Amino acid sequence: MKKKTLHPTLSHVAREAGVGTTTVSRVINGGHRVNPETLARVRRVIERLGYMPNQAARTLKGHRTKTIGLVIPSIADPFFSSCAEAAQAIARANDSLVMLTVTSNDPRTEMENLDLLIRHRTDGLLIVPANSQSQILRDLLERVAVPVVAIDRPVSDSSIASVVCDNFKGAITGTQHLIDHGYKRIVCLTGESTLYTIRERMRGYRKAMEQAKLNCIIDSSVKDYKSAEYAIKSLLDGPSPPDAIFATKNSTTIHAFEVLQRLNIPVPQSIALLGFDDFELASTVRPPISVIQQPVEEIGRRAAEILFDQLLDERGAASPASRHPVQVKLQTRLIQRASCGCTPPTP
Amino acid sequence: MKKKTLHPTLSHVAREAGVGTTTVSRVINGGHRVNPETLARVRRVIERLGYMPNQAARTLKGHRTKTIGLVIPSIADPFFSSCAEAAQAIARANDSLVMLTVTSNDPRTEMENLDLLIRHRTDGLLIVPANSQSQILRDLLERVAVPVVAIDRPVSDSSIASVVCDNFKGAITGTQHLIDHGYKRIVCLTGESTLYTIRERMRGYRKAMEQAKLNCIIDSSVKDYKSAEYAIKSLLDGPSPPDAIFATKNSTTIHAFEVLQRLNIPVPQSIALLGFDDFELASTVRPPISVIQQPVEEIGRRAAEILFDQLLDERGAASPASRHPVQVKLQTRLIQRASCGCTPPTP
DNA sequence: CTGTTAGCGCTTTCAC
DNA sequence: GTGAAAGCGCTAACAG
Repeated sequence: MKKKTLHPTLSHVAREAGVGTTTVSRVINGGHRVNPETLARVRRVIERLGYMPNQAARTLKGHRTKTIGLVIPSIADPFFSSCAEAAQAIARANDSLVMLTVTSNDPRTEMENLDLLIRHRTDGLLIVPANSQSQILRDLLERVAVPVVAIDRPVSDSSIASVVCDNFKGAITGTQHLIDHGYKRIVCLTGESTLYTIRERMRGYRKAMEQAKLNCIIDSSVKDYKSAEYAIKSLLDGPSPPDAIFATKNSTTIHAFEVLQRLNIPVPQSIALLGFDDFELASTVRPPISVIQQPVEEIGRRAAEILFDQLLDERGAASPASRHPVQVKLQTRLIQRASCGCTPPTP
Repeated sequence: MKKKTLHPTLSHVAREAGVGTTTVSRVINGGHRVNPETLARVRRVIERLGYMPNQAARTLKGHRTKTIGLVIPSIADPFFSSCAEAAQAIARANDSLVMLTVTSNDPRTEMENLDLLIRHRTDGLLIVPANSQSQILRDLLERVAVPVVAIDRPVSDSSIASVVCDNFKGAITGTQHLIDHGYKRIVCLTGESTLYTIRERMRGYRKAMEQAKLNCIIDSSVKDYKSAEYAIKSLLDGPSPPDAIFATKNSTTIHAFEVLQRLNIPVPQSIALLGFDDFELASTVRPPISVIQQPVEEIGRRAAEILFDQLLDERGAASPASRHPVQVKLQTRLIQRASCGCTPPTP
């Protein structure tokens, strides 16, 4: 019942087993070059005492902490939670723990988190930068003594490794698809236009529209249901109402859909809808919503893999400088459902 | 461009500043009892060198690691990711980092994770036990030298603090609501019936049905869309098809809904649906789905708060044993939407 | 107010 | 095959 207040230490074990600390150390590190009998005896004592090596002490001897830091905007967001899940899986496969921190996309919080993580001497850092352009962030990241991999958004003008989606091309594909359907007045609905991903998607939208010689209509006021409702109503009541919506992110797509549904505006008959980023019930709602899908899980996985690669050959490699900066760009996929006007086979 | 390979240490700072290590230590710990001039000078050196205290060394001196361990079944699951988000917020408010691990509800993985966390000497543990009854888990947790709080599922027959929902009462409320609507043949759809939460919900369902003198119909074969389809079709084609479905968890509710929709079975006209646990688009799909809602965010928050409370008065309190074990049970709420037969006002 | 000193628990030469 | 001893970076007496 009573909890042990103190953890037994390596020297406790050594004393109990009647051996030196060196031997115990060898035992807990694989038991090589130890007499089989001694080994068995020591192991028994370890078991009996419930001894567990103190990671802090190991770390202090100049070794790895066996932890990596993960800095993301939010965990509640399914996109980032999937990244996190993948990253932690890779970490565990590498016998490491993930230190989780969230920034809410606030640069100040982000710096605080990084500071804390660095104090804890994480072996590496996985980060979704709140602001791709931030000078201070870039400086900190380049000066840090550990490998860093940026996720979802690159760190501009730096050699920091990154794994991002081709948001630009994805947005072109989506917008083009709407254009191919014959829509002429395609509005781009968006919010938080300071984020790298959103800006890239808007850029893609513009590119596709210009190429088709259509007018860009951009409304970047959508933050929640209320603002989406206001935006869509205004657009619809305007002089030349849009015939299609390209939503630049998950939540915007959902809000737009809810508004249209509430207003009893038939989709895609009166207005079509296509969103960037897939979501759980996109194929379940009526009509099913067409989207540009990102390889969410792959983003987190690849990023973590790259990080551990760097960690691995930092240890052995004679050429730590020879590694080119890794800049992975993952492709998106157009998922044709019904909201854009397509009539996909019932899956 | 070149990364500093080594972190400067406290004694580097001391030498540079021409003071002793004690002084530097005092400075980084608040700067009390230090001559203002000395303090300023030391701070300047710290700044210049980019010095950051090594947490491992502090830990070794017997101090807190300023980390807590979080052990959850999955991060991709919105329920747990919300808990995690709340927990990490509380941790950050207490200047601590969260070590994230996921178990996939596998007891073996769970033990491995705990082992790793204990090696890292986290100050406390937040855990969603894969198996509430596990003897070994209980033993480990009671023997561990740090506070533990169980989330979502208690650890049976132990004094371990926990924050869970009143799943039993919630299920009674939900089932009773269906009964009040006049449904007679209410089927309970479920899967993974080994989990504490699911079992409690099934118990609640049974209780309500028995009280109303109705026959229990339980199908616990639902794991995915396929199995849901098979289960529902079988039920519907049976001798006395159900007129209502009580789904014991999020994903089961969704799968059931998808099946009914695919089969063009009108809800709630032909069959009503009510699920346990709310989800993002529950009010957006048609018909909107009635659910028993859990205070998800509160669960994570309360658990973390309790953990840090214990941490706090472990430090000061003369009566560490006087603390009663905390067993919080949070109440659920019935959210009446349309799928159960209600006609809620358009929100 | 400030410096000296002794470890915290572990790994790692270097002898035996 | 095994042990003694020297630290890793930091804090906390204990003297000045």
